[in-house]
Amino acid sequence: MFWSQLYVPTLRETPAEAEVVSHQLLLRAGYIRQLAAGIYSYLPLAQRSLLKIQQIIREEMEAIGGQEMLLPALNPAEIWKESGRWDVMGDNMFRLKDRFGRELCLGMTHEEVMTSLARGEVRSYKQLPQIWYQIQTKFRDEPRPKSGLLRVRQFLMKDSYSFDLLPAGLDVSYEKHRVAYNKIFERCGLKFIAVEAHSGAMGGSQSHEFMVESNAGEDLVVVCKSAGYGANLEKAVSRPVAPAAADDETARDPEEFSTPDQKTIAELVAFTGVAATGLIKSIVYVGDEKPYLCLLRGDHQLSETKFSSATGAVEVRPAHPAEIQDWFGAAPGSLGPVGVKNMPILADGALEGRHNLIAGANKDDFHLRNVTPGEDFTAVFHDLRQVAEGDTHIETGAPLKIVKTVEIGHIFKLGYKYSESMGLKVSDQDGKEVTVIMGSYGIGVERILCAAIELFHDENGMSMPASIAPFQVVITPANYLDAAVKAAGAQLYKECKALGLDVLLDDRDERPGVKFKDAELIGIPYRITIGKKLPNGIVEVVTRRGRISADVAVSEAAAHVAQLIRG
RNA sequence: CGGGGCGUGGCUCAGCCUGGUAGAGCGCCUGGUUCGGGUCCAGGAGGCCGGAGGUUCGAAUCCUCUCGCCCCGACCA
Repeated sequence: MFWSQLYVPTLRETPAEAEVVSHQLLLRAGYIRQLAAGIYSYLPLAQRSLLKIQQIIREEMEAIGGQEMLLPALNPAEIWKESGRWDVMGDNMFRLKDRFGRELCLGMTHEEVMTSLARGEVRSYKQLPQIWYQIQTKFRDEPRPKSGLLRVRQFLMKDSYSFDLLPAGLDVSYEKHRVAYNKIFERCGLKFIAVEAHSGAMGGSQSHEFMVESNAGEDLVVVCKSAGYGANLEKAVSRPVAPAAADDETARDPEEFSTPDQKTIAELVAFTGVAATGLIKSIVYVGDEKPYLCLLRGDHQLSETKFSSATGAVEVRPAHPAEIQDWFGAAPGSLGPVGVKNMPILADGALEGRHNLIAGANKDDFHLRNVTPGEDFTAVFHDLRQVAEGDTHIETGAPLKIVKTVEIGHIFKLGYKYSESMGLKVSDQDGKEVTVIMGSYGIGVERILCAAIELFHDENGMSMPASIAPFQVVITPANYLDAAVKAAGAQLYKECKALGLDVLLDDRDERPGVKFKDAELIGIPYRITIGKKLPNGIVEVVTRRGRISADVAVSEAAAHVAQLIRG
């Protein structure tokens, strides 16, 4: 490809609307343009890069026996009603009606269509297992699209679905995907981690997310290198930091004391002089319309996900102040477990075995000291708290780190959720009907591009991994009007092509500075500069990442680059 | 949906408070110049100031409504 014939509208200045680096650079480097909030056009550079990503995905999916299909993006309401997700998806689903008033939607994921397809086709256990996948546009009406291509309303997803007769088969399909995903992201040149994840509204038992560490990310992940542990914050478990002071373990009875206007933990700490670890935080949560009193150590936060798991409740919300007044006869800020009989009391494990703590008295402006779990109230202990900075690994005690990440892939063991609700069954060996067990596995294609940019950029622009860069190498003749330089450029271009390199020749009549800046902005990993050393038969091969330059004989330059790429 | 910010040539922005001939830099076009890190010189094109209504002799500027975009939060397979 010749640069003069390629549409690459680079910008000298960063567009004002872009905040995160990948968004700024995608716009500046002429990869994308915005059409509306969360809706983008992909220009030639982005498209080339995305096609390379998709090709890597295809190869690795084929390697585990995945079969590519293409399902409709336009879905009838019926199948979504069957699975129950027509209602569950709420406003996140784009909905429309056809001319006869029939309800349709744009697919935001394809469990329903895949299951519907499979139940019409698969009859026998002999046809299992199957892994079906597609790379297709998904539509989600995000409440707040943001960060360029990171959170959008229309995007490409590789989604695959496995169908197995038995749970052990699902384990195999799941493991195949886990391995394939590792290969895909490695081949895309990313630094990533696989972490345990919460299955959320997808249902199912086991789930891993593939995450790239980045400040532009929205997910918090807990990692411990030495223990080899990684989990989404929603799911992560830890050993809490020790209480600031040892408990007084003598047997004492709760004793009320006045705490005028002291409502928050911080205020109580200042007022009593007792560290937050010596306080009990009481939070009232409603799960499926039933109230629960949740107790945490003063310095801990409740995890809604864990509350949901502990209670089995699907719909979860904090209690309204009026409800709390009604149930406790006191306002939030003075609540506590002592004497509570009208709702279950759940306590976080960090309170187990503690003595003589401070808790609310269920009387405005009063608290109790000397409250001891198990003696002054009974609670069921669960892991309810969110992992906090400073916590350590639950087994090894090694330090945990909380990092911000971008989710690029997610694999789920779905179990029977969709096959059950939609009736996907096969005959087993004995001629008996058996419900098929499913898995579902997703990759955000554009997010790989974004993550690569977030990971690899500098003040001059992107520094794309060679495997997914729009071009592998750019030839930059410093002065294209110089006949010898121009001829060398043409020759090198031919040689690169012959070696199978994806090469771009910058044939524009621009100043060298402009060409260097542009090449670095769009992130081409290798550059061959033809300039003043040409009379000596020398050109420069420059590695974008680190701007490492090597003088190479013209005749060897193409091979040298091929070596760098393959090496 | 709550809070905040912003809409003025392709891009970045000034002008608005205090109403009176729409500006700059970059980019683009033409000619010349230069050629290893966004050359320099000269000339030129391009904007109903997001939209509608109102106040006024007169509105980019003041008022009302509306649309769009961005950020924080809520939400989130």
